[in-house]
Amino acid sequence: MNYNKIKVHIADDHKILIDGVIALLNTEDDIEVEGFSLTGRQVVNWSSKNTADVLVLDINMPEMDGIEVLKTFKKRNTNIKTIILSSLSDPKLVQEMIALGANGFVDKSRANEQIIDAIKVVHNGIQYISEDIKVKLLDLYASDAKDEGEPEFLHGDLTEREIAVLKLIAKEKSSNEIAEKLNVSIKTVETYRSNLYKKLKVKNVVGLAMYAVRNKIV
Amino acid sequence: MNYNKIKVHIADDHKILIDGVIALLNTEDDIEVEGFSLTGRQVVNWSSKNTADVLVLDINMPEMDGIEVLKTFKKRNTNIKTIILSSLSDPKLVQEMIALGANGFVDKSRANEQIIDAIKVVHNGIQYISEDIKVKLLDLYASDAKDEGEPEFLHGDLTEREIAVLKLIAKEKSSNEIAEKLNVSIKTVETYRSNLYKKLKVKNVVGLAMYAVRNKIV
DNA sequence: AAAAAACTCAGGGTTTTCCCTGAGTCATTG
DNA sequence: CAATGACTCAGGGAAAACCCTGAGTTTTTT
Repeated sequence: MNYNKIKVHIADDHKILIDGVIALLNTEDDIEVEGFSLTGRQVVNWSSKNTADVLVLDINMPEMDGIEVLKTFKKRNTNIKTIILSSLSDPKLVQEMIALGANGFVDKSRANEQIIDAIKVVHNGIQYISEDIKVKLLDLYASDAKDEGEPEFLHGDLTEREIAVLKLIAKEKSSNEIAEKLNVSIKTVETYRSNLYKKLKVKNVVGLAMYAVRNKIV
Repeated sequence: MNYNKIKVHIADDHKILIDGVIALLNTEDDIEVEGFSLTGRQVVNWSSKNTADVLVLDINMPEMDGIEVLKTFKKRNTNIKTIILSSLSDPKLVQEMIALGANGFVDKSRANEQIIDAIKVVHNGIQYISEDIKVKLLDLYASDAKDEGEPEFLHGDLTEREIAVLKLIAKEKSSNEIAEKLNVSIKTVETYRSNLYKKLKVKNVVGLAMYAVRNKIV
């Protein structure tokens, strides 16, 4: 009997975790691990020459994170299904990743039970979202309902310059130092600061710093 | 031939990663995986009834983190060797964990190559520190050498009040708001701020915020 | 070509942070 | 009982952050 196995590619910066996933997937007859990547850049390189049915993707990776990978895929209009495998973090990130075309979300601590299901489900064109993450999403929608109407902000809506400033802020630089480093006036830097406050809805630098760490902008 | 295998216990909140480690260790004849834990609390409970030669311990775990586990072990004077398996973070944390009796450090992304070596080495009573982490530690010592003589600061040296202030700072509160909440004068709060700057050797609030997240003070 | 978004800068004001010095109370510890 | 450390507060000044309004240039999108 010759039927098609689901070809899966895995991306995570921890090889040992990939090994775990591979071991798990190998127990499944109709799934075949095509290969793996250890950085976001590797995934992108891989995908320009190869393909698979499903990509299991970590978000926190050095060099280039999962978000960037998704963005590239979207640009290229790749038709590979993507499952995000992560420690659940900011639900807004999940929202954003859905917008970027992610097809599934599995919490790392539940990977054992859910990843195989998730792969099969998204391969059939259906969205798979881990319960734990769904709950968080619902919380988010609930709180959004309160300040209804306001256009929702997503991570990716930060401009290049804003991100540059944010990174330097997270390095404990003052507006003055940032202005020097970016070769712009201090007033310009202050403009970016205000923009960041509004966009991220935080009250002061601390909010920016927290956002930066939590979203691995640093 | 009957010789003793090294008994290893593994603790990490991601079962899938544990699976990877187990698969790896099973390839090694003189190592035996005794069992695993998914939370810090589980480790502590386990250790009150059982034992092993080496404990492979993650630092970021829900409920109770690796640091807490080490503290408990130190109190109980347990003689199990401990290897910290982590994504490398604050080198000061490494320092602290050494002080708490950790015997080894392996970077998660290098676990495949290093974990078996590390287990054997620490089992022989020798400290094992992953190169990547060593480099970071050296950087730290180098920068310490500059302001030589100054007694080194460790996490735990923050006073109750300082931690209270730090927590509120991390919640984007101003000195004024903090003063109200703690029922002290704003000048008192400012004193704590300065103390925190000196103790944590950071330049501004951002440094405090970063310290707070990274050390799970928030 | 028109519109939108990003990038740039300025004036000018309020508030907060940051820094330094100094000092009193209270509890713990040698 | 003296010393140390934690907790409390103050004055006063320089620097930085924060807020708002307005506006010109370039790049991207429609």
